Amino acid sequence: MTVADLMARTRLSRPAFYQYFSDLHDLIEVLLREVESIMHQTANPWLSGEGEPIAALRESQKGVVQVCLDHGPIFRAVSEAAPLDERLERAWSAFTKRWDDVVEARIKSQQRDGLISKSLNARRIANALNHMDTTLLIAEFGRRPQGDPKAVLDTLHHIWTAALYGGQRAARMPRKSPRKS
Amino acid sequence: MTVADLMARTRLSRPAFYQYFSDLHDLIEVLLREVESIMHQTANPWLSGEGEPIAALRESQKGVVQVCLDHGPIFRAVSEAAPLDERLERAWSAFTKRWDDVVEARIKSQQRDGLISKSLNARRIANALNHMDTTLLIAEFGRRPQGDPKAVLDTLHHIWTAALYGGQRAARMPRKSPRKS
DNA sequence: CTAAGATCGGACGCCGTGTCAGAAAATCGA
DNA sequence: TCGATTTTCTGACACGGCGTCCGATCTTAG
Repeated sequence: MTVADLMARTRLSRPAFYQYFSDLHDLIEVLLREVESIMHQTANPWLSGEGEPIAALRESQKGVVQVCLDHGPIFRAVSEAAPLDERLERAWSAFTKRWDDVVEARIKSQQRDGLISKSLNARRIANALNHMDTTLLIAEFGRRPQGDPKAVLDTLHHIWTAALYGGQRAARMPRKSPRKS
Repeated sequence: MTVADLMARTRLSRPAFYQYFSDLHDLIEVLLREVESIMHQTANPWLSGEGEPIAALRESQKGVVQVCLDHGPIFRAVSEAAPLDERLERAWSAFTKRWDDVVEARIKSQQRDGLISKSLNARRIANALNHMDTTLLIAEFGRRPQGDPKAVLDTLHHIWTAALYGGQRAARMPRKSPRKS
């Protein structure tokens, strides 16, 4: 992807691009900011800590999968371009760090409530699970044709519940089971 | 990283580089091939299916972590450069696919033996766990200073055992327990 | 209709790439 | 030892994308 390629699809010239963005990475950074807020919003059920934890987790994960269905290519662009640009690199790692933060906080909270084993290192587990989510979701939904959202959700949900809550509950067949609190 | 940068560190000129490699991506592809064989070798204990599964899994994961300690920067280079080059992209996805294949095979085998729940989708779980390993290991060991191998191993081991074997066994404190069958 | 401000596009210099033809170095036969 | 042949290296080149000018065009208001 070059600036020329991009602007050829518009009725504007290449230099016009630099009127609005300092370069391609700047554009991507703007797009990232736009989707981040949506992301945190849809993940709210589990992050807020209300209701039955596993059901809430599934709701949140469902939301995350949906956002990636809608904006997967943007995340792919960000993650692929990040290594090439210092500024974008920082923006991307700040994004994932904020995600680690909220997940870590939720885990620690549920550890205090006795819902999650205190022997877990909340930070590292959160980080590892988020790494998994990020790359799997980008791989599945980052380019067309996109993967099967239901199957991806089931897979991620199984691993998260197994890792956090012990795994007995969620290891069931790919059968629809959206519990309520 | 440019070809000029690279060759400046040698006593040869820039064009000499093209005598041995068609371009930078070609070089990276060669490096990838060199580490892949080591990787499969060190992961042999669990993949071969001999001995007690969880202990064998930990041995294999320990090996994988060690290889990444030694060659992490190479994996980082591959994964970051892959999106920029069609050929390298294929090499990298072929690498991860082979990894998915052997893990899937092992899971299915242990499902037949009743060690792992048959309700799991072996392929997708293997794929998700491998995605987690890849990015976490690259993030931790892909650049200096590198992360703490013991902590990373514990984290990955917990999630793998929880996801595959139900999580009751491995959710213990970060205490050393590499036992045999 | 005209002047002021905002926006656009052609053209330029820069840098990294990959590829020549020819120089230098290594190898070898006598 | 010495020239001939093969291998290895180098300086110089064309290409393409980037980011930035200045002059041209369009918009808006009086």
